[in-house]
Amino acid sequence: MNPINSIFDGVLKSNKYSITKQRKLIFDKISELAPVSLFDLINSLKEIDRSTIYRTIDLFIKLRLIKKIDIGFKYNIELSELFSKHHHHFYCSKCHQIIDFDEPSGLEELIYNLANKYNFKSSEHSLEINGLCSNCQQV
Amino acid sequence: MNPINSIFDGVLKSNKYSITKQRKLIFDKISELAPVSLFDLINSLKEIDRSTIYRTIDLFIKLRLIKKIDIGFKYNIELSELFSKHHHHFYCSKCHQIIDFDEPSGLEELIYNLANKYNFKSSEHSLEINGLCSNCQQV
DNA sequence: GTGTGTGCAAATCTTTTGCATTTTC
DNA sequence: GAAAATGCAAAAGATTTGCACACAC
Repeated sequence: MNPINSIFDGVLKSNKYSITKQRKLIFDKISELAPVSLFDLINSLKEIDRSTIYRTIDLFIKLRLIKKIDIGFKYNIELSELFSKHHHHFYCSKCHQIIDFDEPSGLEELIYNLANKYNFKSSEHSLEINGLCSNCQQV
Repeated sequence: MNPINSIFDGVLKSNKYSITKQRKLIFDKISELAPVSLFDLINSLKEIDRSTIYRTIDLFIKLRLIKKIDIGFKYNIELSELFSKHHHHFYCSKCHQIIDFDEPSGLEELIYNLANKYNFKSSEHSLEINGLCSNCQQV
């Protein structure tokens, strides 16, 4: 068995979840297509019910087998840089508070160098940091 | 008139859009609550129809009066770091291609220093860069 | 065999659209 | 008064839930 599948089996088993045909198919399809949207995943697995896919994705995320990557379609809204300085956010995963912070020094340069390296023309960037705010750390 | 409202009026006027009661109310509410979700915005402006709010948000974004900030609820899916090295993404806004790149050197340190400064405990971060990939630049 | 997982159908929530009416300039 | 913007109602799309049956262990 290849190492990816053996990690997959191991994580499910050690957390007492069954290894089912559907879970394997979904995981394999994600491996194949990643990064993939839920829409594409559902459409490429017509033989599996949507609700099973949703439930399975939730499970895989809980088990940290997969992760979501933001592509900017679900969001909160704030005023643009016409009104306020460019900045980034901490997102507290406990109290859901969003804390602004200034563009850190060095980030622009870092992105500039990176984009150059990959021959990419950068127009915007976002840096989001998740974790615990100072209040929520003390419990 | 305060400077924020005068920028607001100016941007609408110079782009030949009317200044309506609804647009003002929506903009003021965003200023007040930002960062705010569409759900909260709709619920705090019951007197305005949902569809007007959706259309207005699209307009404000087009005019760059407001912006969306990703908070990680709409997404693509990829395998977690159990299977692959931590990395980030370029997102090409033209061909929608996603290009992976390695964790850039210096970013971890930058985040570490930042989090310290704000007394925040960071567990994850994401850096997404939007722009044009090398193919799409040549048109 | 037992309990977990899946499929199905329906419900709920989110976003979009067409069109008649109202408002802005 | 003409064009743009809004409200309403309905459609379309995305996600969740309850329950009966099927499958993994």
